[in-house]
Amino acid sequence: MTSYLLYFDGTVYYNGRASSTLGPGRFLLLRKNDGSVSIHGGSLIVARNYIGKNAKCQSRNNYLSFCKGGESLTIEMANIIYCQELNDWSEDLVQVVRTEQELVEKLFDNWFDYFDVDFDIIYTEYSTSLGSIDMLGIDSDGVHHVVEVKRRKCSISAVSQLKRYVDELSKNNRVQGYLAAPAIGKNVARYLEELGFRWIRIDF
Amino acid sequence: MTSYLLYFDGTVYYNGRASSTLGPGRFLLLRKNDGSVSIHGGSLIVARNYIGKNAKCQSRNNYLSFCKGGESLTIEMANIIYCQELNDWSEDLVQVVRTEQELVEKLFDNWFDYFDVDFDIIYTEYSTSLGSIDMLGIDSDGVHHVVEVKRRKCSISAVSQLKRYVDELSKNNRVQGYLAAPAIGKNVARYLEELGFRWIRIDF
DNA sequence: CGGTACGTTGTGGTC
DNA sequence: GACCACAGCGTACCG
Repeated sequence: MTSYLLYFDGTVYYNGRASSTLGPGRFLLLRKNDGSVSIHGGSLIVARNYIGKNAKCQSRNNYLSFCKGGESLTIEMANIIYCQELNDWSEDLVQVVRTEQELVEKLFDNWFDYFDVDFDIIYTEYSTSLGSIDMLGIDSDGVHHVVEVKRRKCSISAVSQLKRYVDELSKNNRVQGYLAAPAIGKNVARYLEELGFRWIRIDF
Repeated sequence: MTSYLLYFDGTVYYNGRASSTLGPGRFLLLRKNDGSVSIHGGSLIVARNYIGKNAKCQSRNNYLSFCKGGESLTIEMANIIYCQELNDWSEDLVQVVRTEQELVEKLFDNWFDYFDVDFDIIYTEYSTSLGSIDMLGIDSDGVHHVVEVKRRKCSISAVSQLKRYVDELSKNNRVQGYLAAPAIGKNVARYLEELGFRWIRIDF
């Protein structure tokens, strides 16, 4: 698919999951190899408007329109400042280090540094109907140690996520919950303690 | 601040909250009015790399570098395909309709259509230390009706969010929880029922 | 500032 | 295809 960018004056309308208008103003449209379209304004990192890959393009009079399923993105074009084809645009993905997954692996490989119990067995990404548990260790007494890992300071919703898993496993087991993260705020720490869970400091 | 776009061959390094490399390949850099920088690849809507507003720029040899606080984004430039200034780029924000807030208002204005109880008082965005409750109605018996609203099909984490509020208010009150959303999946519905909560179908 | 939640979340993985 | 969770989430808003 042909990729291009378009710098234009116009108004942008989106209809689909929600409905929105943007402008009139001067914006940048990106049409990518995968058929996705995004409209960027002069501030913010995220696109003002967008439509996912394989969007079909239609043009009529001064309207440029992209459609996909029940979604449509229409630009009422007042003036094209600048248009440029983008050839050989790479689709490489970013290689990131310091992800949550790394913290899980660190915890899995060095669990004896972080826990005061001996595990008979340890699972990672243990799947349940309520979501997958980052790490689950079972000790010789059968106590289930449920660990939710976060790559940055943990939030209150992380505690609720942990509680969801703990409550579920508590139906059939004795359970201890842990939140493993590099940092924790006071409010979250208080809530965590109130629920009988423990915070594990873990870092990259 | 001067805004521009740069289509280039090169490698991108990020360091800060995480660490990443991208490429070598051909990418598009956007430098916006607000001093933010984003690197786009030939697919996907979101930027491959980015750095927030007011990033400082430095250039040396064939390296272009943007810094902000403890974050840095560095491009090892092999070849500039082309470069273009972007003047008068609008910073208008999108005006969206069909937001969660609208659903909350709809529920607030027409609560008698959705609930079988009479409320003495109704709050929206009722603030607690564990987060703000979308809607809270108190009936003549003092029962607190806690409503979490979602603009699309509700997820299991929405149930946990609701449970967090319900548990908190249950310390001092009789409480009934509701999840108001346009749709709900089977698994989530089962979990919701198990917790004694109710689903309210609400739509735009 | 930190804390919390929304988002047309996007995107990937798993079942 | 539905479901679930992460993300350098970004961004807004309220304290």
